[in-house]
Amino acid sequence: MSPAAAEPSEGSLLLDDQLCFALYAASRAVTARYRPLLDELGLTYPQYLVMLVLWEQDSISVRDLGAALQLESSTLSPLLKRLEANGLLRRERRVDDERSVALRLTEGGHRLRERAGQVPLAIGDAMGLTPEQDTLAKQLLRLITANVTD
Amino acid sequence: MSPAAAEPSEGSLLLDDQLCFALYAASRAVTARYRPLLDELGLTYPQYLVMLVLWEQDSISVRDLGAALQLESSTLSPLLKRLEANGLLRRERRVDDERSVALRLTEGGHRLRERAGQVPLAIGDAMGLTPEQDTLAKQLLRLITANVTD
DNA sequence: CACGTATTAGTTGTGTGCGATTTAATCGTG
DNA sequence: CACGATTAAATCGCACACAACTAATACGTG
Repeated sequence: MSPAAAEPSEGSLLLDDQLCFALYAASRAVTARYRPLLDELGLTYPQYLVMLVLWEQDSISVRDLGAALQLESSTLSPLLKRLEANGLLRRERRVDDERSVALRLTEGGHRLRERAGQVPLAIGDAMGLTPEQDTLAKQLLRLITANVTD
Repeated sequence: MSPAAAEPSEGSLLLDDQLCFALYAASRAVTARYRPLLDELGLTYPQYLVMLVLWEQDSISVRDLGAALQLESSTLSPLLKRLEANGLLRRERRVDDERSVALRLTEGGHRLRERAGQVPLAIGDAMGLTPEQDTLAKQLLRLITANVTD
Protein backbone atom coordinates (compact mmCIF):
# COMPACT_ATOMS: atom_id res chain seq x y z
CA MET A 1 0.00 0.00 0.00
CA SER A 2 1.37 3.43 -0.88
CA PRO A 3 1.40 5.28 2.44
CA ALA A 4 -0.05 8.52 1.09
CA ALA A 5 -2.97 6.81 -0.69
CA ALA A 6 -6.31 8.43 0.06
CA GLU A 7 -9.08 6.16 1.34
CA PRO A 8 -12.17 7.11 -0.66
CA SER A 9 -13.37 3.52 -0.57
CA GLU A 10 -16.71 4.06 1.16
CA GLY A 11 -19.29 5.37 -1.21
CA SER A 12 -16.87 6.11 -4.01
CA LEU A 13 -18.03 5.75 -7.60
CA LEU A 14 -14.48 5.05 -8.81
CA LEU A 15 -14.27 1.69 -10.52
CA ASP A 16 -10.97 0.76 -8.95
CA ASP A 17 -12.26 1.39 -5.42
CA GLN A 18 -14.99 -1.17 -5.84
CA LEU A 19 -14.57 -4.60 -4.35
CA CYS A 20 -17.39 -5.74 -6.59
CA PHE A 21 -15.34 -5.02 -9.70
CA ALA A 22 -12.26 -6.78 -8.32
CA LEU A 23 -14.50 -9.78 -7.74
CA TYR A 24 -16.10 -9.66 -11.17
CA ALA A 25 -12.75 -9.24 -12.93
CA ALA A 26 -11.05 -12.01 -10.93
CA SER A 27 -13.87 -14.43 -11.57
CA ARG A 28 -13.71 -13.91 -15.32
CA ALA A 29 -9.92 -14.02 -15.37
CA VAL A 30 -9.86 -17.35 -13.54
CA THR A 31 -12.51 -18.78 -15.84
CA ALA A 32 -10.45 -17.66 -18.82
CA ARG A 33 -7.44 -19.43 -17.37
CA TYR A 34 -9.45 -22.65 -17.12
CA ARG A 35 -10.69 -22.43 -20.69
CA PRO A 36 -7.77 -24.05 -22.57
CA LEU A 37 -7.52 -26.85 -20.00
CA LEU A 38 -11.24 -27.56 -20.10
CA ASP A 39 -11.32 -27.35 -23.89
CA GLU A 40 -9.22 -30.49 -23.93
CA LEU A 41 -11.87 -32.22 -21.82
CA GLY A 42 -14.67 -30.87 -24.01
CA LEU A 43 -16.15 -28.95 -21.06
CA THR A 44 -17.07 -25.35 -20.35
CA TYR A 45 -16.39 -23.96 -16.91
CA PRO A 46 -19.96 -24.32 -15.57
CA GLN A 47 -20.08 -27.82 -17.05
CA TYR A 48 -16.86 -28.61 -15.20
CA LEU A 49 -18.46 -27.47 -11.94
CA VAL A 50 -21.42 -29.76 -12.60
CA MET A 51 -19.05 -32.65 -13.21
CA LEU A 52 -17.23 -31.89 -9.94
CA VAL A 53 -20.51 -32.30 -8.08
CA LEU A 54 -21.42 -35.50 -9.91
CA TRP A 55 -18.00 -37.08 -9.36
CA GLU A 56 -18.52 -36.34 -5.69
CA GLN A 57 -22.10 -37.59 -5.51
CA ASP A 58 -23.58 -39.50 -8.41
CA SER A 59 -27.33 -39.82 -8.95
CA ILE A 60 -28.09 -36.37 -7.55
CA SER A 61 -31.29 -34.51 -8.47
CA VAL A 62 -31.36 -31.34 -10.55
CA ARG A 63 -32.69 -29.59 -7.50
CA ASP A 64 -29.80 -30.61 -5.25
CA LEU A 65 -27.30 -29.84 -7.99
CA GLY A 66 -28.78 -26.36 -8.24
CA ALA A 67 -28.53 -25.96 -4.49
CA ALA A 68 -24.86 -26.98 -4.55
CA LEU A 69 -23.93 -24.62 -7.37
CA GLN A 70 -26.45 -21.89 -6.56
CA LEU A 71 -27.84 -22.07 -10.09
CA GLU A 72 -31.43 -22.01 -11.33
CA SER A 73 -33.02 -24.86 -13.25
CA SER A 74 -33.35 -22.45 -16.15
CA THR A 75 -29.55 -22.40 -16.32
CA LEU A 76 -29.00 -26.07 -15.56
CA SER A 77 -31.61 -27.66 -17.80
CA PRO A 78 -30.00 -26.73 -21.14
CA LEU A 79 -26.50 -27.28 -19.74
CA LEU A 80 -27.44 -30.80 -18.59
CA LYS A 81 -28.93 -31.55 -21.99
CA ARG A 82 -25.57 -30.69 -23.56
CA LEU A 83 -23.72 -32.95 -21.13
CA GLU A 84 -26.20 -35.71 -21.94
CA ALA A 85 -25.78 -35.12 -25.68
CA ASN A 86 -22.01 -35.38 -25.15
CA GLY A 87 -22.50 -38.75 -23.48
CA LEU A 88 -21.33 -37.82 -20.00
CA LEU A 89 -24.56 -38.40 -18.10
CA ARG A 90 -28.15 -39.61 -18.35
CA ARG A 91 -31.25 -37.92 -16.95
CA GLU A 92 -33.86 -40.26 -15.52
CA ARG A 93 -37.14 -39.47 -13.86
CA ARG A 94 -37.22 -40.77 -10.30
CA VAL A 95 -39.69 -43.62 -9.82
CA ASP A 96 -40.57 -42.59 -6.27
CA ASP A 97 -41.08 -38.92 -7.24
CA GLU A 98 -41.68 -38.27 -10.87
CA ARG A 99 -41.22 -34.53 -10.46
CA SER A 100 -37.58 -35.15 -9.77
CA VAL A 101 -34.86 -35.97 -12.32
CA ALA A 102 -31.83 -37.98 -11.26
CA LEU A 103 -28.52 -37.32 -12.98
CA ARG A 104 -26.39 -40.41 -13.41
CA LEU A 105 -22.89 -40.44 -14.88
CA THR A 106 -22.22 -42.71 -17.83
CA GLU A 107 -19.05 -44.76 -18.15
CA GLY A 108 -17.58 -41.89 -20.16
CA GLY A 109 -18.55 -39.42 -17.46
CA HIS A 110 -16.72 -41.49 -14.84
CA ARG A 111 -13.67 -41.92 -17.07
CA LEU A 112 -13.37 -38.17 -17.57
CA ARG A 113 -12.55 -37.83 -13.90
CA GLU A 114 -9.04 -39.18 -14.35
CA ARG A 115 -8.27 -36.73 -17.13
CA ALA A 116 -9.62 -33.87 -14.98
CA GLY A 117 -7.33 -34.73 -12.10
CA GLN A 118 -4.56 -32.45 -13.32
CA VAL A 119 -6.77 -29.38 -13.62
CA PRO A 120 -7.00 -28.14 -10.00
CA LEU A 121 -3.22 -28.32 -9.55
CA ALA A 122 -2.60 -26.41 -12.77
CA ILE A 123 -5.05 -23.72 -11.75
CA GLY A 124 -3.83 -23.54 -8.18
CA ASP A 125 -0.37 -23.12 -9.58
CA ALA A 126 -1.49 -20.32 -11.90
CA MET A 127 -3.26 -18.48 -9.09
CA GLY A 128 0.06 -18.45 -7.26
CA LEU A 129 -1.29 -17.96 -3.73
CA THR A 130 0.37 -19.35 -0.63
CA PRO A 131 -1.77 -21.94 1.20
CA GLU A 132 -2.51 -19.30 3.82
CA GLN A 133 -3.63 -16.77 1.20
CA ASP A 134 -5.75 -19.44 -0.49
CA THR A 135 -7.51 -20.27 2.77
CA LEU A 136 -7.98 -16.62 3.63
CA ALA A 137 -9.40 -15.82 0.20
CA LYS A 138 -11.91 -18.67 0.46
CA GLN A 139 -12.97 -17.48 3.91
CA LEU A 140 -13.49 -13.91 2.75
CA LEU A 141 -15.38 -14.97 -0.36
CA ARG A 142 -17.68 -17.24 1.62
CA LEU A 143 -18.28 -14.46 4.12
CA ILE A 144 -19.23 -12.07 1.32
CA THR A 145 -21.49 -14.67 -0.28
CA ALA A 146 -23.21 -15.43 3.02
CA ASN A 147 -23.68 -11.76 3.93
CA VAL A 148 -24.98 -10.78 0.53
CA THR A 149 -27.38 -13.72 0.20
CA ASP A 150 -30.70 -12.56 1.64
CA MET B 1 -11.88 -22.99 11.29
CA SER B 2 -12.56 -26.40 12.80
CA PRO B 3 -9.16 -27.41 14.19
CA ALA B 4 -9.37 -31.03 13.03
CA ALA B 5 -10.30 -30.11 9.42
CA ALA B 6 -8.23 -32.00 6.89
CA GLU B 7 -6.36 -29.97 4.26
CA PRO B 8 -7.05 -31.73 0.96
CA SER B 9 -7.03 -28.40 -0.80
CA GLU B 10 -4.22 -29.03 -3.25
CA GLY B 11 -5.38 -31.13 -6.19
CA SER B 12 -8.75 -32.00 -4.69
CA LEU B 13 -11.73 -32.42 -6.97
CA LEU B 14 -14.17 -31.52 -4.19
CA LEU B 15 -16.25 -28.50 -5.13
CA ASP B 16 -16.03 -26.90 -1.73
CA ASP B 17 -12.24 -27.06 -1.68
CA GLN B 18 -11.99 -24.97 -4.81
CA LEU B 19 -11.19 -21.31 -4.55
CA CYS B 20 -12.43 -20.93 -8.10
CA PHE B 21 -15.94 -21.92 -7.05
CA ALA B 22 -15.94 -19.60 -4.05
CA LEU B 23 -14.99 -16.84 -6.46
CA TYR B 24 -17.61 -17.73 -9.05
CA ALA B 25 -20.36 -18.04 -6.42
CA ALA B 26 -19.43 -14.79 -4.67
CA SER B 27 -19.35 -12.87 -7.94
CA ARG B 28 -22.83 -14.01 -8.91
CA ALA B 29 -24.19 -13.45 -5.40
CA VAL B 30 -22.92 -9.87 -5.35
CA THR B 31 -24.32 -9.19 -8.81
CA ALA B 32 -27.67 -10.55 -7.65
CA ARG B 33 -27.57 -8.21 -4.69
CA TYR B 34 -27.04 -5.26 -7.04
CA ARG B 35 -29.93 -6.23 -9.29
CA PRO B 36 -32.87 -4.62 -7.47
CA LEU B 37 -30.91 -1.41 -6.90
CA LEU B 38 -29.81 -1.20 -10.53
CA ASP B 39 -33.29 -2.08 -11.78
CA GLU B 40 -34.42 1.27 -10.39
CA LEU B 41 -31.75 2.97 -12.50
CA GLY B 42 -32.65 0.92 -15.56
CA LEU B 43 -29.17 -0.63 -15.66
CA THR B 44 -27.75 -4.13 -15.65
CA TYR B 45 -24.62 -4.80 -13.66
CA PRO B 46 -22.17 -4.65 -16.60
CA GLN B 47 -23.94 -1.52 -17.82
CA TYR B 48 -23.43 -0.02 -14.37
CA LEU B 49 -19.71 -0.76 -14.61
CA VAL B 50 -19.58 0.98 -17.97
CA MET B 51 -21.31 4.00 -16.48
CA LEU B 52 -18.82 4.06 -13.59
CA VAL B 53 -15.99 4.36 -16.12
CA LEU B 54 -17.77 7.04 -18.12
CA TRP B 55 -18.63 9.12 -15.04
CA GLU B 56 -14.95 8.98 -14.21
CA GLN B 57 -13.70 9.75 -17.70
CA ASP B 58 -16.11 10.95 -20.37
CA SER B 59 -15.38 10.69 -24.08
CA ILE B 60 -13.38 7.47 -23.73
CA SER B 61 -12.92 5.09 -26.67
CA VAL B 62 -14.43 1.62 -26.81
CA ARG B 63 -10.91 0.27 -26.77
CA ASP B 64 -9.95 2.04 -23.53
CA LEU B 65 -13.26 1.13 -21.94
CA GLY B 66 -12.55 -2.50 -22.80
CA ALA B 67 -9.09 -2.19 -21.27
CA ALA B 68 -10.55 -0.73 -18.06
CA LEU B 69 -13.20 -3.43 -17.70
CA GLN B 70 -11.25 -6.27 -19.31
CA LEU B 71 -14.07 -6.88 -21.76
CA GLU B 72 -13.95 -7.60 -25.49
CA SER B 73 -15.54 -5.37 -28.09
CA SER B 74 -17.82 -8.30 -28.91
CA THR B 75 -19.28 -7.88 -25.44
CA LEU B 76 -19.25 -4.11 -25.32
CA SER B 77 -20.65 -3.28 -28.75
CA PRO B 78 -24.17 -4.59 -28.14
CA LEU B 79 -24.16 -3.34 -24.54
CA LEU B 80 -23.21 0.17 -25.67
CA LYS B 81 -25.94 0.10 -28.28
CA ARG B 82 -28.46 -0.57 -25.51
CA LEU B 83 -27.11 2.29 -23.43
CA GLU B 84 -27.35 4.52 -26.49
CA ALA B 85 -30.90 3.34 -27.19
CA ASN B 86 -31.74 4.18 -23.55
CA GLY B 87 -30.43 7.70 -24.10
CA LEU B 88 -27.49 7.55 -21.71
CA LEU B 89 -24.66 8.04 -24.21
CA ARG B 90 -23.79 8.72 -27.84
CA ARG B 91 -21.22 6.89 -29.96
CA GLU B 92 -19.28 9.09 -32.37
CA ARG B 93 -16.54 8.14 -34.75
CA ARG B 94 -13.32 10.03 -33.90
CA VAL B 95 -12.36 12.57 -36.57
CA ASP B 96 -8.63 12.09 -36.09
CA ASP B 97 -8.91 8.27 -36.22
CA GLU B 98 -12.02 6.95 -37.85
CA ARG B 99 -11.36 3.41 -36.61
CA SER B 100 -12.06 4.60 -33.09
CA VAL B 101 -15.45 5.30 -31.51
CA ALA B 102 -15.74 7.87 -28.72
CA LEU B 103 -18.41 7.36 -26.05
CA ARG B 104 -19.92 10.59 -24.77
CA LEU B 105 -22.51 10.82 -21.99
CA THR B 106 -25.77 12.58 -22.72
CA GLU B 107 -27.39 14.94 -20.25
CA GLY B 108 -29.42 11.98 -19.01
CA GLY B 109 -26.27 9.92 -18.59
CA HIS B 110 -24.72 12.62 -16.42
CA ARG B 111 -27.90 13.04 -14.39
CA LEU B 112 -28.01 9.33 -13.58
CA ARG B 113 -24.84 9.75 -11.56
CA GLU B 114 -26.64 11.42 -8.70
CA ARG B 115 -29.20 8.63 -8.44
CA ALA B 116 -26.39 6.06 -8.49
CA GLY B 117 -24.61 7.69 -5.58
CA GLN B 118 -26.39 5.57 -2.97
CA VAL B 119 -25.54 2.27 -4.61
CA PRO B 120 -21.94 1.65 -3.42
CA LEU B 121 -22.83 2.37 0.21
CA ALA B 122 -25.81 0.03 0.09
CA ILE B 123 -23.70 -2.74 -1.41
CA GLY B 124 -20.77 -2.16 0.91
CA ASP B 125 -23.22 -2.36 3.76
CA ALA B 126 -24.65 -5.63 2.48
CA MET B 127 -21.20 -7.18 2.05
CA GLY B 128 -20.63 -6.49 5.72
CA LEU B 129 -16.83 -6.54 5.71
CA THR B 130 -14.70 -4.44 7.98
CA PRO B 131 -12.57 -1.83 6.15
CA GLU B 132 -9.54 -4.06 6.77
CA GLN B 133 -11.27 -7.11 5.31
CA ASP B 134 -12.44 -5.07 2.34
CA THR B 135 -8.90 -3.89 1.60
CA LEU B 136 -7.50 -7.38 2.09
CA ALA B 137 -10.10 -8.92 -0.20
CA LYS B 138 -9.34 -6.41 -2.94
CA GLN B 139 -5.62 -7.10 -2.62
CA LEU B 140 -6.08 -10.85 -2.84
CA LEU B 141 -8.45 -10.60 -5.79
CA ARG B 142 -6.10 -8.30 -7.68
CA LEU B 143 -3.23 -10.65 -6.96
CA ILE B 144 -5.21 -13.60 -8.33
CA THR B 145 -6.23 -11.62 -11.40
CA ALA B 146 -2.66 -10.52 -12.05
CA ASN B 147 -1.19 -13.99 -11.56
CA VAL B 148 -3.78 -15.70 -13.69
CA THR B 149 -3.57 -13.19 -16.52
CA ASP B 150 -0.59 -14.70 -18.30
C1' DC C 1 -60.62 -39.16 -1.33
C1' DA C 2 -61.06 -34.54 -3.38
C1' DC C 3 -59.10 -30.36 -4.19
C1' DG C 4 -56.21 -26.46 -3.39
C1' DT C 5 -51.26 -25.67 -2.60
C1' DA C 6 -46.53 -26.55 -3.03
C1' DT C 7 -42.65 -28.55 -5.42
C1' DT C 8 -39.77 -29.82 -9.45
C1' DA C 9 -38.18 -29.27 -14.14
C1' DG C 10 -38.50 -27.14 -18.14
C1' DT C 11 -39.44 -23.11 -21.57
C1' DT C 12 -39.06 -18.40 -23.10
C1' DG C 13 -37.02 -13.92 -23.47
C1' DT C 14 -33.28 -10.71 -22.50
C1' DG C 15 -28.60 -9.66 -21.66
C1' DT C 16 -24.08 -10.80 -21.14
C1' DG C 17 -19.23 -13.07 -22.34
C1' DC C 18 -15.99 -14.67 -25.60
C1' DG C 19 -13.70 -16.89 -29.81
C1' DA C 20 -13.45 -16.35 -34.63
C1' DT C 21 -14.14 -13.61 -38.35
C1' DT C 22 -15.06 -9.32 -40.97
C1' DT C 23 -14.71 -4.54 -42.39
C1' DA C 24 -12.67 -0.31 -42.42
C1' DA C 25 -8.96 2.72 -41.38
C1' DT C 26 -4.16 3.63 -40.21
C1' DC C 27 0.70 2.60 -39.89
C1' DG C 28 5.37 1.22 -41.24
C1' DT C 29 8.89 0.07 -44.31
C1' DG C 30 10.98 0.04 -48.33
C1' DC D 1 3.81 6.53 -52.13
C1' DA D 2 2.65 1.74 -52.32
C1' DC D 3 1.22 -2.13 -50.00
C1' DG D 4 1.33 -5.60 -46.50
C1' DA D 5 0.74 -5.60 -41.49
C1' DT D 6 -1.69 -3.80 -37.69
C1' DT D 7 -5.47 -1.86 -35.24
C1' DA D 8 -10.50 -0.68 -33.87
C1' DA D 9 -15.23 -1.97 -33.91
C1' DA D 10 -18.65 -4.72 -35.15
C1' DT D 11 -20.85 -9.25 -36.35
C1' DC D 12 -21.84 -14.10 -35.72
C1' DG D 13 -22.37 -18.32 -33.18
C1' DC D 14 -22.52 -20.58 -28.90
C1' DA D 15 -23.08 -21.03 -23.98
C1' DC D 16 -24.30 -19.24 -19.79
C1' DA D 17 -27.40 -16.64 -16.12
C1' DC D 18 -31.68 -15.30 -14.43
C1' DA D 19 -36.67 -13.63 -14.11
C1' DA D 20 -41.14 -14.97 -15.27
C1' DC D 21 -43.96 -18.42 -16.54
C1' DT D 22 -45.81 -23.25 -17.52
C1' DA D 23 -46.69 -28.19 -16.92
C1' DA D 24 -46.67 -32.15 -14.33
C1' DT D 25 -46.59 -34.33 -10.06
C1' DA D 26 -47.00 -34.80 -5.05
C1' DC D 27 -48.85 -33.38 -0.64
C1' DG D 28 -52.09 -32.09 3.07
C1' DT D 29 -56.31 -31.09 5.12
C1' DG D 30 -61.01 -31.33 5.57
